[in-house]
Amino acid sequence: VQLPPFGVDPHDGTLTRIELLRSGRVIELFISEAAGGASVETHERISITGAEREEIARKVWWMLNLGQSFAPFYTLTREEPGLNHVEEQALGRILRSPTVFEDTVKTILTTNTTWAGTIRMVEALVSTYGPPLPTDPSRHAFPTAGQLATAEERELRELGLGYRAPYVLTLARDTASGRLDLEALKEDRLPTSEVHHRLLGIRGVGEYAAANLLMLLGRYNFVPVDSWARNVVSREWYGGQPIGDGEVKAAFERWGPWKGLAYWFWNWSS
DNA sequence: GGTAGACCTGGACGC
DNA sequence: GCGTCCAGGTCTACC
Repeated sequence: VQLPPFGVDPHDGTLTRIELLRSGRVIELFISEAAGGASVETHERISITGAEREEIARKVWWMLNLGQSFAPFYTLTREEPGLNHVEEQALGRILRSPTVFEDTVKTILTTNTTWAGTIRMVEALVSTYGPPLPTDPSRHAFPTAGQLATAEERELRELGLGYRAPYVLTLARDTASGRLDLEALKEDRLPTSEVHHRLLGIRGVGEYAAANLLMLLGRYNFVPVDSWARNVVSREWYGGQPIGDGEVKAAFERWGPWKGLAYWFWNWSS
């Protein structure tokens, strides 16, 4: 939620998002919990067509991962002190963007930098290339692959992306041209090994980024091991000694297809 | 298959 | 205020 065009309404904590619809219209969505699902409202006094309503519902459904059941995971967590808060708090869903393209760009911008740096880079991309919200042109939707594809590498470097600029640009141009179909990775029928392989084929996406994207795609067979993971696992089980990726993976191996979630929601004692 | 070094930026730190 | 060092994943060249 800290990465635009997501946001949090300061008044009531509602999740917000500025979204470009297929009709070309840019609107702000206010998404909140409702009985049996989620409620979505728009701020503007605008009429929403039937097609737009369907598009918004489909996108929010994906963003909140409303189609996935976590019951099997909850059953496993009941006997685990590190995770027995998960079922009670109904944890499991991880906010994702409407497109795999947007999440891939954002994931590349989390690598080899601080979280503050990631926020800075995403804000710069969105405000420079994203289509503006008519009621407040200072705010923008996330740029489409086609919009980003028109950028020059030099421009992206100047926005602070550094050496990641060619990665993002190649991703945008390959997606815009149809050479790369990231949205096909949403398809449940694809084996996880195939999705993993395709993600690793993207320049700028390594083991950490691929595991992170697999989590967002609802596949939890991999733990996204980064420096933070090594740090907390080391403090939890290795007395603070330096450890490698293997130790982090081994710590969650027994969680099988849920290991990514077990890691993500673990109640770290430190 | 494994490893070292380069990539880029911002923040911490010493002077 | 300036210079130096370091953290952070991925890629490439090399062994």
